[in-house]
Amino acid sequence: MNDQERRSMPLFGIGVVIKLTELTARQIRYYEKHDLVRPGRTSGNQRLFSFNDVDRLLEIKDLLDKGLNIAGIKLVLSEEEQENDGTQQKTSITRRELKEFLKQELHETGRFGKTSLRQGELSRFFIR
Amino acid sequence: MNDQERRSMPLFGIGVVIKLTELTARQIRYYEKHDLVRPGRTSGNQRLFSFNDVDRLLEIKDLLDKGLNIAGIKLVLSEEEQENDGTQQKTSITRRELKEFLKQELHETGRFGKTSLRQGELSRFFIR
DNA sequence: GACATATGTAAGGTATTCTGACATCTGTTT
DNA sequence: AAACAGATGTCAGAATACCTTACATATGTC
Repeated sequence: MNDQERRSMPLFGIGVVIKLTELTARQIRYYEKHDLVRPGRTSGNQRLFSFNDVDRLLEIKDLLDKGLNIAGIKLVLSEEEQENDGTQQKTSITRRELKEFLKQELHETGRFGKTSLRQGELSRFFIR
Repeated sequence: MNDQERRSMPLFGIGVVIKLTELTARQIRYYEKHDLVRPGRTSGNQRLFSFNDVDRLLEIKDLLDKGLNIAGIKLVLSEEEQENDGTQQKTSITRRELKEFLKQELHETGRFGKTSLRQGELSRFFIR
């Protein structure tokens, strides 16, 4: 079992995740519906979140605070996934287009650009 | 939050712990009753296990395989806690007394002495 | 055989989570 | 202003998970 597998092991119930992230169950499920996170499930259909999932939720929360909407967050997250691939291929949307989009979508403009936290909030906390 | 705090955060439901340790719910609760683990609880009284708890359960499982009974395991675990204290004081039971006891208590004698795994099974896996 | 230890299993109850629907709030568009 | 879309709150009913207690069983000990 490698690092990536560890990080994506379904371990946490939604109750714990709510406490860890300070998001509501409603929010978490909403983000899942919009495909921002993909928690696993127990055999009885209860959600089980991995470190990666919690990290994502924390990042989502941060981007929300920065004023992004779901569409913008989805783009940012997918961008990051591309980056993490290592495959330095042309992404489906260019960085310029993304910035353009974000600028347009931002409710509060101006205080963007200083992305203080990136990925790994929780797992970096535990898995070092 | 330091390492020890991380390791003792109540995070896992019993369902996950059952899968991680391959112990039954009955066993886990029995060990708790005999004070070998002390999981936290949700506000609604559901058990929540920490990395430390899971580590302990894995060690308990290992000691069981080695033929120890609950009493013996309790002694071993309390011995280890003493060691981990760092405080090099005379423990309530001496190492010699413990060995004596274990020798007596062991169902299967002979193949003891080579404690292959110590503490940290799970948390070492995650928290490195 | 009587007993203690360790675990299985079942029952009845509580807690947690699930989905779906409707309500609300806040910007955006017309 | 009214209508609209996005995001979240809230509620209801159902399903899943977990709790404790009690009784059953297997195995080794006296």
